[in-house]
Amino acid sequence: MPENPLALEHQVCFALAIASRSVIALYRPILEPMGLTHPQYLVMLALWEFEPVSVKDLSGMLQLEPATLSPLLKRLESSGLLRRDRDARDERSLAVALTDKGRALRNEALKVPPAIVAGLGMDIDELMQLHERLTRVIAAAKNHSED
Amino acid sequence: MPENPLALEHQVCFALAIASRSVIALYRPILEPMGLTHPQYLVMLALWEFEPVSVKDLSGMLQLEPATLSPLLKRLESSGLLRRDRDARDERSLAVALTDKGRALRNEALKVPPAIVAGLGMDIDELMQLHERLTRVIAAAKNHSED
DNA sequence: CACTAATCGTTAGTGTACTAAACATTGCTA
DNA sequence: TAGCAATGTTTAGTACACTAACGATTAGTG
Repeated sequence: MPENPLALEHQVCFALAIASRSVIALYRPILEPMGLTHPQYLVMLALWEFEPVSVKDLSGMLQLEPATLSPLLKRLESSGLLRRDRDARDERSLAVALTDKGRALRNEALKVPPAIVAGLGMDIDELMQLHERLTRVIAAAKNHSED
Repeated sequence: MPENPLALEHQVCFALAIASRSVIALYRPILEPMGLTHPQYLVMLALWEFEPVSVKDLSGMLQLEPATLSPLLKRLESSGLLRRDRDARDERSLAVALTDKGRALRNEALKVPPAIVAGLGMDIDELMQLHERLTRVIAAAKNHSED
């Protein structure tokens, strides 16, 4: 163990924060021509896979507060990528669905993951191992945050 | 490889973003009684180790834009934890230094890392391996963002 | 020595991200 | 069936985080 437990270089939270920001920074120039920010891209990934979904379900999938999603979805709506309609059977709930333009954008998005992997220049193997370890931390953080 | 390259669950950037937010969320209730947010905590770590430092040096250490640090440092100053004085030899530069109150807070902070490790309930070994992999992604993202 | 270029920090503007509180709708129950 | 708790969404307020543009200081050059 290091002599200084508060050494910046040894903090996992510091490495996590910088890794997250650094990788998202790689996405920026690729997503920008598509008119998307990174959180908006994640929302679109969820919609391409599971559309239509409620705000509550999106909140669960993306681990984002509804209060964060609400303005984000409005921006995507005003970009013409999705529609926000009230669920007829439960007017409390909002059904978020893609427009044709939103569906069409998926073809552009197919180029994104290869571009990122090439930009990182890392082995797929190593990325998968990182993904596995991240999944484990996420689970650990979730389990113990309910005490 | 997965059949759907845009599957949300397989995106490393998604796991990174959630892991970062989840772990930071663990810090929140621990840092809140100390009057710190997580980014402010990282700044304090840097100061406890390297004080006094300029905004530019902090920006390099924490990989944050000066424009992000500027208001953050002002908040820490108004909390009475640090001082912001112009460097006498180069009036462009700002010397960020701790106050006695800021130095004293380090004793409180010593309790933070053990509390987090206990909260996560993970092996130190696994955390160190994660740290190593994160360091490698950070390096990869940095190297290839200069093209 | 004057003038230009580079450096450093701040401000302005957009977009997350959180907590807390407000609002509306639904469904249960007395 | 009238009222009330539960559910789902939005708003308000604070704090990052980024890009671009600005102002002040310093350094370099003809």
